[in-house]
Amino acid sequence: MEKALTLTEKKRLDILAAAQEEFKEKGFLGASMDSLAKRAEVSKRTVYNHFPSKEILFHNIVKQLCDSFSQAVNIEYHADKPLDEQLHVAAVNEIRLLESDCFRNLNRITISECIRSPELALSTLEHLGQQKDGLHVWINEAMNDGRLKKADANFAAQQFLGLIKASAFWPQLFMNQVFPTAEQQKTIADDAVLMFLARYRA
Amino acid sequence: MEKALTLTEKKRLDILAAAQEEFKEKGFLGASMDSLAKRAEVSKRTVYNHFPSKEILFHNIVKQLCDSFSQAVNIEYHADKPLDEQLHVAAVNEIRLLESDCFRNLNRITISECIRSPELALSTLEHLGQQKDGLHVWINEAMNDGRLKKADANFAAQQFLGLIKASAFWPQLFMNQVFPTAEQQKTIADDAVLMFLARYRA
DNA sequence: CAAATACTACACTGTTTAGTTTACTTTTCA
DNA sequence: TGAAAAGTAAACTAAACAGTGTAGTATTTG
Repeated sequence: MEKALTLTEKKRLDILAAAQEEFKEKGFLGASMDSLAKRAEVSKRTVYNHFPSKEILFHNIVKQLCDSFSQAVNIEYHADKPLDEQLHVAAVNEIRLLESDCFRNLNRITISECIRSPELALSTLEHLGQQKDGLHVWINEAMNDGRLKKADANFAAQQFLGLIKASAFWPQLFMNQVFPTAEQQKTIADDAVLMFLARYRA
Repeated sequence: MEKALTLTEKKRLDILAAAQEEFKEKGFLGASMDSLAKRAEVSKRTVYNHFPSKEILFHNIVKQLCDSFSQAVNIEYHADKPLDEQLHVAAVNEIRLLESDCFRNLNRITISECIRSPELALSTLEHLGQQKDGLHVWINEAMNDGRLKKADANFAAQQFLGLIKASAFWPQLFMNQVFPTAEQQKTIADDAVLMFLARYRA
């Protein structure tokens, strides 16, 4: 019973997949419902039977991509493990997230719209924000545990992620640079940890 | 003889100013030549007499904004001055640049287009790149001078800027957060210097 | 099997838009 | 001052596009 997909369900998925491609390539304004329907090999009318408007379809795509982040980048604080080891795991997880197709697609689709639509920016962040900010909690606990210098945990988390994204996110998104190799990723992670602990280790 | 602007020159400037606003608010696709002409208080035909197409007008705007960065963020290495002092100047200059209207406008206008137009990304970077990367030179000299640990100077510069932009650029661009106050700016600069030197000071 | 549901092609509306044409007025400058 | 250059309003073309209506075909399901 693996392919118990009714035709309607299959069409719906085809439309969502095609729409994701279309929006990714052309942005919201540039995307065309006709082109999108052809891409999905579906009648344009069917698209509108599933999604009443372009905007609603767009929001469904964003929602779908947000939802695909079940694997949170949460990190649990362990008082008995070395800080660098734990931080390194966080860095590697973050890099893996930045590299993942779904995350890159989400950003390619939403980020340019976010500049001109604060509501989209907010709702996306909110939808994502539930699980996103595990790191500042970890930092906070390590500070309270006396193993990191007391400071603003949110700011520190922002710095840590900034170190990583400066090499493994922004240049790829805007200058379509290639993603760092495994070796480069290791350098980025190692160095972020090194720098962070050089500054914050108690 | 201060207002020796011929009418044609004045119209041209009006058009450029209006176009900058229009593109900034609506992006390339969203901008309308009719709306833009009204904004400039100029006949649509006049717009086309000055700029043969929307695309050419757009590129003129980008060029104009790029050219307005005569004040490079260059930093000269001084062997006899403290590193933290010199770096702090660099950080403050960078933050001032990130805060400046022309830089923010440039980014608001170009960045979302860069995602879908590698050529624009490249040409803009190139146009800007001449003066942009003074920092890695400074770092390199300080490393050769034995005052910083030997490492990849470009990577280190990227880290330093990443620390700053994580707080004073990306959140403002995409989540339209307010720009840090003078006090916050000082924290950001101080902390970037602190963290950088904690990691790289020889 | 039959009724309901969904899909399809295609024509259509109404709007927006980049860019042009025209006939006329204003500014420039030799 | 008068011809050339530049500006103007307004109507226009041609294309694209979001979204709808229709009539007929395929699929689902009780």
